[in-house]
Amino acid sequence: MSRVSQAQAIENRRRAVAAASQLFRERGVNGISVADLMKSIGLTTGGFYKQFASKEALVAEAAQAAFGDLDLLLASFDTDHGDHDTARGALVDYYLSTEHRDQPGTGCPTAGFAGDVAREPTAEEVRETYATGVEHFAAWMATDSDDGLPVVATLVGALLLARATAGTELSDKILESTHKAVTAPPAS
Amino acid sequence: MSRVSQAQAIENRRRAVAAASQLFRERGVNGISVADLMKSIGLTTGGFYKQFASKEALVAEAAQAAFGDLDLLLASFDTDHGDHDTARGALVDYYLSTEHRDQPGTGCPTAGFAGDVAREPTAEEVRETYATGVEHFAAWMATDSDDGLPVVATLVGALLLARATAGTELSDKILESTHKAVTAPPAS
DNA sequence: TCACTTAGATTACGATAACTATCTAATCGG
DNA sequence: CCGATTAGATAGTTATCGTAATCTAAGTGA
Repeated sequence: MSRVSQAQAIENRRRAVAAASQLFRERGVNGISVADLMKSIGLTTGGFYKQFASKEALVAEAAQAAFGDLDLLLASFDTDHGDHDTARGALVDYYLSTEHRDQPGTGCPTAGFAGDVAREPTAEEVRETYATGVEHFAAWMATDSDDGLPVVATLVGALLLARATAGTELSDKILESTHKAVTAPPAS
Repeated sequence: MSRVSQAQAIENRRRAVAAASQLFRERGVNGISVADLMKSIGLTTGGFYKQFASKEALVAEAAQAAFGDLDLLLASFDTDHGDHDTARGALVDYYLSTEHRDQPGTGCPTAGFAGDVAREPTAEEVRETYATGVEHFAAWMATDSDDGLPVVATLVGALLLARATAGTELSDKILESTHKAVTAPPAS
């Protein structure tokens, strides 16, 4: 095949970004090649460079898409639960679940992209997307003026440690003990 | 040059592991090639495969070395400070410092190797080394039967988030607010 | 309808990766 | 002190990467 309709081309582009958003979180940016990425949506590399300037440009778009999904998820928790406190508790339940640990592709991008963004050769645009995403997440999690970031750090840290130790009995312990600590009654 | 003394060969091997331990934490396992790694200690790839079966074998040794260094660091904090509580406070100060954030190569391997170990294609040996290292770290940090893992999760999460957002004002905020939260008087 | 445009396929290129084969020179054992 | 061993150098193999050039067939606008 060669040419498709404009609408189809736009749809293909969207699918490429969606697939990248998921695969980058699962395997890391260097864990999936442009060729394999395109193959996963039934296309080849030829079409890729008609839609994106480079792989780096796709990383930027995929990160934005992933953090956009996170914003939607947080909003849906507010919608599905009456008050914000209940929503926050439900999010912690999900965040520190074995399901979330085992599905990095559809999980939190703060954890999924951490491994790549923490390294040096990352585009400034991606770092800014990431930082903004962390701020949004922390603001949503906050119960007072400045406990949002520590709580997010705890959630992200526990999830990454649980993933790094997946397959050992320690992994479940990390999720459970951190869940207990985070949902414990606040100090003072 | 070609052959060196047995003692020199052993020393060269040690230097390769030490360099790997540092460079893997700085740039990730895939961020440094065998050739560049050996070049950093003044050797070439030829010598590498006389000492190690594969790059993967070096990763296992480098991870063990890095976690061994962590054990030594924790022990030295106990030695340098009178009681364990004071040592723990000093470690938190160091862990959440900008120096630690900016020097991943000599910093905590739990954070440095997290990005690589959390991915799928990691040798089982490395995962076990990592899990054991997390357990040691958590045991050292614990003040009661099961607050060790949550505290370690918070420290590691904050450090990784601070590194991922390095260069933004958010990065310092993450370290500061998490430090305040961790050193706050315990609940109940 | 027809010339023009273009999304995607195919193929190729240059760089870099892990790893291996061969060579060399110096250490080591006797 | 001499022959066997071997750490490391050099160069090559194979595979895979991101990216570019070319090709092709179908959509588009007049």
